[in-house]
Amino acid sequence: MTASVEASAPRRTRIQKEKRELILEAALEVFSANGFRGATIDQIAEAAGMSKPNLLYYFRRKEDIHETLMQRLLDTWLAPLRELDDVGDPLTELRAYIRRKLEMARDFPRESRLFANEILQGAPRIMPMLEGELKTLVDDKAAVIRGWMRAGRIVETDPYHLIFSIWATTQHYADFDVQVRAVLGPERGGEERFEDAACFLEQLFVGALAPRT
Amino acid sequence: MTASVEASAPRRTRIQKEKRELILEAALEVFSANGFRGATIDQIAEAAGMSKPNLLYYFRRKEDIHETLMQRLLDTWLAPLRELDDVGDPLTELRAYIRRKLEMARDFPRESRLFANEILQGAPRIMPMLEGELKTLVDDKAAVIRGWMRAGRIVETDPYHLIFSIWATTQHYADFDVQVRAVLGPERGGEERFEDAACFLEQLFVGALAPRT
DNA sequence: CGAAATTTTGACCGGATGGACAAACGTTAG
DNA sequence: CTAACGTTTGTCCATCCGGTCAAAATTTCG
Repeated sequence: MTASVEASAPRRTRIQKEKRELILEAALEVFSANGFRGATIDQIAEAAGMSKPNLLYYFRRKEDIHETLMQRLLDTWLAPLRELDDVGDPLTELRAYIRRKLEMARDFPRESRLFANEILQGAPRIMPMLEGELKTLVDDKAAVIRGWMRAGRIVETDPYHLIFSIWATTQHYADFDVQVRAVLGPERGGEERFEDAACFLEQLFVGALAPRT
Repeated sequence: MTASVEASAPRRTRIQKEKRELILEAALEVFSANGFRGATIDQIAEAAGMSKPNLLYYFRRKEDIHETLMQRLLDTWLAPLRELDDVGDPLTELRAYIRRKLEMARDFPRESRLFANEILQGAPRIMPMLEGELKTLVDDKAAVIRGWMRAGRIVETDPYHLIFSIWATTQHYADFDVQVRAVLGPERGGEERFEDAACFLEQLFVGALAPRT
């Protein structure tokens, strides 16, 4: 009997694992480019090289695909912030965080856009996570940053808005990629734009946060 | 005879002007919250308090509404950058620009989200404008900023990425509003978040750009 | 007022889309 | 080999949605 492939105990065959990965990869492409409502199951199925009913055998509803994609995304998405280390040198830590986030914007732009789409629509599917896991993590790291400030190791400012500004500036290069490339033009808009961005952002944040002597 | 209400020579009656405004206002609400494909004509019609066929009497196609909205948006959207003045004091000018952009994020979040949605989807409808009008404007203002840098009035850095970072950080408070509020929580996530943001961003950019003595 | 023009509405259409289903096909292991 | 299980497909359905149309209601203006 063909029981649900998405049962609580995921006892999956080899084919199921492979095909589900294939579908998720295709869905990432389609969802990130068109948003949830803008994407159709047919599009995803075609991108995954299978028929619609076949796809629906692995994920019973369109929303299930999106949900699975989101869950996976969030883990990797917050990893860089998790790595922000209390004991390291503040400026080195923040520089590394910015670099990692920028690398993610460069290497996983689809994931960034998927996330941006979700938030733009009011985060209907991940609100609990934002108010729970995310808030907890940010509270935690904001406390770390505040500790650095209190110790005079970086300039005093609002740690929450500092984190927001790092998110905004780095993700901008994924989410607003077409605009960035259009403005930079063909000469400066190649892959080197990420190098330039890294250089600029380091200057911006280090310049503002390094303690004035 | 009911000729097109959107003819090249817009000879519009009182009712047409009123109703078109009503529709555009409703469409801004719906498009910005759901994206172009996610929005339905029925939703817009209901938000505008009229029937779907009635709405379609004023705008023949869904895309016409979106296009009109976009055209209007772009003018006001770029106004703050246009005001960046060559002859003023660099830090004062940049501070004013940041403040204006942040006020727009606060006062016109729907417009910001409409724009973000469009760019996220690859800017299919406004690409020419990005490569034309926008690029020209940014090139122009980047030259102004570079002039300030050459003159040693602000720290030398990449003017394009500086502009990007101002866009990113300010628009973040409109586009990622739900996330910002979720992370800040009920206490600090009220309307004062824009004050806090303004304060932080001023510190960030002035801190990084003010010439080191 | 009354005719002409404008505005509004209900009914309708065709295509897209999410999803159901059973039958056909393939795989695996006893 | 073959029965049980897993996979794939064609077909079908209901709904949604963008858009049309003609007739009814309303406004405008001579």
